[in-house]
Amino acid sequence: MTARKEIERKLDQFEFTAFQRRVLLACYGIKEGETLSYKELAKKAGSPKAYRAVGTVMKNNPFPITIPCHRVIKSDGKIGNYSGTGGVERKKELLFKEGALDKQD
DNA sequence: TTCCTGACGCTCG
DNA sequence: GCGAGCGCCAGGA
Repeated sequence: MTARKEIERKLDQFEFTAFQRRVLLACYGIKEGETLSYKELAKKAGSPKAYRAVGTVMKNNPFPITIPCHRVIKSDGKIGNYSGTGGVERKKELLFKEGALDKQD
């Protein structure tokens, strides 16, 4: 039983659409210390042009840490937003700890 | 069923 | 190089 299976099972407990699950699973696939843009994530989810909808999905992310939504940043390199605990500051902190961010601020 | 909104991206001035 | 505006898809009211 892979960890991914566990996530899929948990997501199955929520009334998520296929698109939402694809986005969350794609996000879950982001390695530690690695970042992905919303556009890239949308592409991985199978809808390259749905980057706008990706943000909506991330906001409804039920597992902010298990599913590393903080590793998703804007294509211009900026942090973007974060609805999880601590907001963008927490997001930057997590990225910094994982080595995905060179420096704070 | 339709309209509005959103953790964004790209193009134009 | 920077800022503003328009466009993209999906979900919620």
